Amino acid sequence: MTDSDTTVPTNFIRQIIDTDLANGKNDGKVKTRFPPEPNGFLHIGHAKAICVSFGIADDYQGSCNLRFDDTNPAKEEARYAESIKKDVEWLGFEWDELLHTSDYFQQLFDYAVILIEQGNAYVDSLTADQIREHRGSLTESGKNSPYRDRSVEENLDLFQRMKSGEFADGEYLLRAKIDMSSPNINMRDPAVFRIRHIEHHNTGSDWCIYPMYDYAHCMSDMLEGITHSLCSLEFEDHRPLYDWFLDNLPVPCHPQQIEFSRLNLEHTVMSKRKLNQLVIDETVDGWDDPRMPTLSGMRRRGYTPESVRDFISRVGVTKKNNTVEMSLLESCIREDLGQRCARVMAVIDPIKVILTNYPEDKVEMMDAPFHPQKPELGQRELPFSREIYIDSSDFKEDANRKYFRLKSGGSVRLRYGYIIDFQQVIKDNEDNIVELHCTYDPETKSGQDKSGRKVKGVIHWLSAEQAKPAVVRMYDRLFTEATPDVGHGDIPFTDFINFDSCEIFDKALVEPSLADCEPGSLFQFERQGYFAADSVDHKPTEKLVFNRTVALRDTWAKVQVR
RNA sequence: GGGCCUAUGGGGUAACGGUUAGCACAGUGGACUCUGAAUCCACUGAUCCGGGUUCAAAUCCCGGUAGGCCCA
Repeated sequence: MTDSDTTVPTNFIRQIIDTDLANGKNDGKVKTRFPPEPNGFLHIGHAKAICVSFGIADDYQGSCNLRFDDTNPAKEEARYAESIKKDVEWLGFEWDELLHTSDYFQQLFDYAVILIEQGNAYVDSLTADQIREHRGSLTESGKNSPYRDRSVEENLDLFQRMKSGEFADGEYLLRAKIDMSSPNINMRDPAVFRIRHIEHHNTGSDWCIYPMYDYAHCMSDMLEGITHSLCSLEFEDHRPLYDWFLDNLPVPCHPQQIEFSRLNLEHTVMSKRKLNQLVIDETVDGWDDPRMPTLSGMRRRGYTPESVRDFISRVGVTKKNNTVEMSLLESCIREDLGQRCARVMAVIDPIKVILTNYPEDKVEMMDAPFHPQKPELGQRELPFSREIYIDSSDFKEDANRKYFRLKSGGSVRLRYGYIIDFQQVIKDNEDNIVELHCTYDPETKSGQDKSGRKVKGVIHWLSAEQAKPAVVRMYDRLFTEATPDVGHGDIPFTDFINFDSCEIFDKALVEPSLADCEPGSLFQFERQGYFAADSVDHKPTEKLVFNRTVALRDTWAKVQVR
């Protein structure tokens, strides 16, 4: 038995940590953090960040903090923070400490004073526009601010007065004194503290100056004793600045920032802004719409935390830009649900079938296990009677030899029931099928078939009398293009919205055993797919509403396409 | 026009100078099947290009090319 059989796949970050551990760095400790801004809902891309930071902490017997990056006061902060906590817990992770960047405002101020005393920071009086002009461009170096050489005393005095509220927003700015000619624009005297007369949800009106991200982030990591600060690729350019603050200040530790690539998924978008647009435009029905790649949406759709973690693990961690196929995600959820879900019968788009030789008032109970490979999941009895429903897709009048469901002149087995033989199709004046007449073969009862008959097709069905009405929502990809927001020039991603991504069947029927299932319960509807009782609209015994999580693999559909 | 990063089958990844370049997904063919599912078996398919270093390069070096990120 080798390691690779049992453990999570390795990746370059784990290898760095292994090396650090081997060298005795950080006293052999591993501490990470997940620092979301509480201004939106978490999506599957965040799940990668969470699984990487929390997962590594778990695997190395370390810990991971949840830190809300609240340097930009946001509205509805509390609502977002709650949903973030819920999602992290849902994924199955526990944070060590729950923190806020705003917890450190005083320390960040004090360290900034040190920066000034060292001559490493100055108060600038340039306007925002002037600062932009002085910054230069990607190819031209910037120009020093005329205020760059103020004395330490003057800087200290101005900074104190910034803090005490003497100045208006934008009038002054504390900047690090680094290098206006650096090829890395982040190093051209970046802002450290700016004036903003604004109420903060956590610190109220205590502060009218707020630290900038680059400064606050590395310092927060340091203050928490983070050893490995894992973030996404676009922060590579910020790492020299991250290191500069920590190298220049008298700090007890220096966390190592390591960047890895974000997750992109085909047929969806992953930016908060774009997802928000779908919500605002009412393309979807809120952040937890089952089509959304948000964790709340996926949860409602029927995804399990295990399947999401498995998916993230299979996707891997590298520095390469990537777009993962939807089929990998679907494979993960099928695998998990295939193991755990009860199999039940549901007819999505019913056609009535009369079994003309079956007694009118008779009802038989057919034994049906909930899982063919797992007897421990138990079984239930399915009522069988003269009038049943089958799915419209399971009958075809003129079908070729390869179609082995019910067809004119053909036979088919009713799952856990009898073999039935087609007699005639009844239509209305407009040629619509009203019902089918068939006969059943009493010798072919499931489990006690003495007929020796072999039929290729097996279809699902429900006894008309006992079937329960239900609403079934069939979901599909949100975008027709694999990468709606990449590689289409000026065409907006919204041009690729799949307007058929939700098909509602409100005349569906389900077997009686589902009548009182709880919201969130997961099932396999035999031959169709995995379905979740909706967490919002489903009301046991009153209104049954199911969301399709994912269809079963369907090789027949592939054959048909050819 | 500057800096930083990346490049392995269709896509996602493994490999730490020596493997017939591994894995799961997808694809193809078959076995089995009272779910056209699951399961099982088999197959197709990859080191961006060009130079070097070395007995030996996916791996190290140089140069291209392509893609990504960066003037809140």
